[in-house]
Amino acid sequence: MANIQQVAEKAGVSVATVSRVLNHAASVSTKTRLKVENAIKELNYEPSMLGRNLRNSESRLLLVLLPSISNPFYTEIINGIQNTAIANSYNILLCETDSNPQRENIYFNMIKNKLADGVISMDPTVNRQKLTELAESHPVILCSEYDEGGSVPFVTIDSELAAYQAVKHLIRLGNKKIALINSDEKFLYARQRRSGYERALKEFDLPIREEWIYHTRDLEFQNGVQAMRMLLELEEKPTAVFAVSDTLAIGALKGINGSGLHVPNDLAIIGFDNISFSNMTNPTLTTVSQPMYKMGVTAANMLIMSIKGEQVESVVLDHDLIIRESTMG
Amino acid sequence: MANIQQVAEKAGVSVATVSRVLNHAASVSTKTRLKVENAIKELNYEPSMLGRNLRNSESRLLLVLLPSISNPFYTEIINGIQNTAIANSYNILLCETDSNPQRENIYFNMIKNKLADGVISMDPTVNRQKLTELAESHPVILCSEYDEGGSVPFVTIDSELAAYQAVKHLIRLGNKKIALINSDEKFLYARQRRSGYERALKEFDLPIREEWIYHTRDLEFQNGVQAMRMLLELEEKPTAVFAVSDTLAIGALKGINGSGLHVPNDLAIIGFDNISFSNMTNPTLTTVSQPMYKMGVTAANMLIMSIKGEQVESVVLDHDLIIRESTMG
DNA sequence: GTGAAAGCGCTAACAG
DNA sequence: CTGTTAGCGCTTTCAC
Repeated sequence: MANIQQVAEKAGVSVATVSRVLNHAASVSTKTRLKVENAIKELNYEPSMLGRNLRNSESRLLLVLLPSISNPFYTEIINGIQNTAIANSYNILLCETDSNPQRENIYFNMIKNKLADGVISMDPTVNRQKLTELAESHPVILCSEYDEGGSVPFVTIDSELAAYQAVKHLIRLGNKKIALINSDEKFLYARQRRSGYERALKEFDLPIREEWIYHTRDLEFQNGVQAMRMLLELEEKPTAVFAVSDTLAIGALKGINGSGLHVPNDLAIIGFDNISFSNMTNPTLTTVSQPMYKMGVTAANMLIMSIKGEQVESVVLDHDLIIRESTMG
Repeated sequence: MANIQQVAEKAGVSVATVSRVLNHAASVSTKTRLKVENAIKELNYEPSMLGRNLRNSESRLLLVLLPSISNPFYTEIINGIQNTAIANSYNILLCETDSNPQRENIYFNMIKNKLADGVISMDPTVNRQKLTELAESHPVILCSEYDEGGSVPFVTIDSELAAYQAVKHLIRLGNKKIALINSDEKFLYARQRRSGYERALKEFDLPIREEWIYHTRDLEFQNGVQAMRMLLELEEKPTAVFAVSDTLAIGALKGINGSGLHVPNDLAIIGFDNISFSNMTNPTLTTVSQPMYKMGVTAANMLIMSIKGEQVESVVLDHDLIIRESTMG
C-alpha cells in the first residue's frame, strides 16, 4: 500500500501538497491538483487513518456497547445510531460485552486510547463507577438504561409509566390476578417497571403478591418459559402476565402453550419492546413499543454533539402500547 | 491524557524504558519497573493504540461484515468469532452493511487503511470483485456464503446436501407436494439449497413445479408470511414446505396459522439455521442446524492464521437436521 | 501556491 | 539494564 510520500514523489510535489489535495484545501492550483489526483489513482493510494488519526487525535469511530446482540431489541436502535453516525462521517463499532467486565475494560481503553471518539452504552450491567469516571474526560451517552441522579446524559423512555399503563390495560380487561415476570432488580428499568406495575395494582385496590412476581436471571427466552412454569404451579394462578421484555413474554407464551391453557382466553400476556418477532408469535403479542430507531438517532446525535464539546441534555422519549391478540380474550 | 513522554519524565527514565515496561520486556530491573509502574498509576496513563498501531502497522482489530444484525442466525457465529478473537488478543468490529455498497466501501477502506488487520465477511451481497481484489493484499475470510471457484478461503456447510436431506425427510413422512420458499437465487446458498431440493424430489420421482417455488426479496419474517399466503392460494396446495431460513419458515408458520390450517397436521414445515426463536414457535420448528459457533471460531482462527501470513484452507463443516413439532404430523 | 520541517505517541535497533 | 534516536503516515504552521 502506497503512502503519501510515494504519491508526492510520483506527482513531483511535496507531501504537504498531497495532504492539501486529500483534504480539499483551497490553496492548490488546478494543475497541481490534477497531477496529484493522477498519482493517487495510479498508485491506488488510500490515506492511512492511523497516521491521520494520530495527528488529529480523532478516529471518527463511535463505540456502541451492548450486553448481547442476541436480543433483537437492540437491532433497531443500532440502525438509528448507524445511520446518524454515517450521516456525520462517523462509523460505529459494535461491542458485545456479554456483561463481562474484562471485555468492558478493553472497550473503555479504546476510548481512552483515542481509538474511538466516544461511546454509547446500552449495557445495563456496565460498571457505573468506571463509566462515570470515563465520562469525566470522554464523551459518553447512555441509551435505554441510565443512571438515576448520575451525571452522564441519557436517552430513554418512562419505564414506570409504560409499565403502569400496560398493567392498567390488563386490569381494564377484567384481570385481578396479574403476575409480573421481571428481570434482576439490580437494573433500573426492572425497578421502574415493577414500580409501575405496583402503582397500577394499588390504584385499583388489587393485592401485590410476592408469589406473582418472578425474577429471571437474564432476558433469554428460556427464562420466560421457566418463569411461566413456576407461575402455573401456584395454588392461585394469575390470569394475566406482564413481562418486562418481549423475549421473556415469548418464553412465557411458550410455557403456557405447553400447559394446555390458552392465550388470551385463560391468560393474557403483555411484553415490552415490540421486537419484530413479537408479531410472529401465535397469538401475536401485546407489547410496549419503545421508539427504538429514534432512540438510536437521538443517542448518536447527542454523542456527536458531546464530541464537539457542546453540552447535551438527557431526553425521555414517548412509548406506545401495541395491542395485539395476546390480550384480546 | 498523559503520554509516554510524561510518564518517562515522572519516573526519571527514558521513553524506551517505559515502552519496555508496557510491553513486559524482560530486560528491566525490578526497581526501574516499579518506578515506571508508579508513574503510570499516578498519571493515570493509558498507552495510545494509535501510536502503537502506527508504529507496528497493526491494529489487532478484526472486521466482521454482515448484511444485517436483525437475523439471529449471525448471533452465534459472532460469539464464536468474538471469543476466538479475544483469546488471541484481537477485538472485533461488527459492521452492518445493509447490503449497501457505499458502507461496504467504508469498511474495505478501514482494512486498506490499517485500521483493521483483516476481515470476515458473512455478507452474501458483498461486491465479489472488490472483495477478491482486497483479498489479494489483505487477509479475508468468507463465512457461510462463499465464492465458488474463487480464491478467497471460506468456512461453510454443504447447503445442497442439507437441503436434500431436509426435503427427503419431508418425503419420507409421506409428502408428495413439497414447496420451497427460497431467497434470491443470486445467492449461492439459495442456488445450492434449491439444487438439493430438486435432487430429493427427482430421486423419488416427484414433480418439480415452478408454482411451488417462491422467491423472497430478503429474509425478514414478513417475506415468509407473504410466501405462504401465495402458496395457500394455489389450486393445488403443497402439503409441506421447506424454507431456506428459519426467519422465512417462522413467517410461513404465521401465514398458515392465520389461514385456519394446522401445522403439522395439514402442512409440515422445515426451516434452516436453528436460530433460538425456532424453538419458541408454536409448534416448534424442525430445522437444519448449522454449527454456528464453530463456524465463527473456525473463521476467526483462519483469519488470524492468515494475518500471520500462513496459508489457510477452506473448511466445510457438518450440519444436523433437528426434528421438532412442525414435522411431527 | 507550494515546500520544508516539526511532531502526534509509540517501538525497536543500536549503543553503551 | 538503560538511553538515544529514527521513523511509522499524516497534518499544519511557517517561510518563501
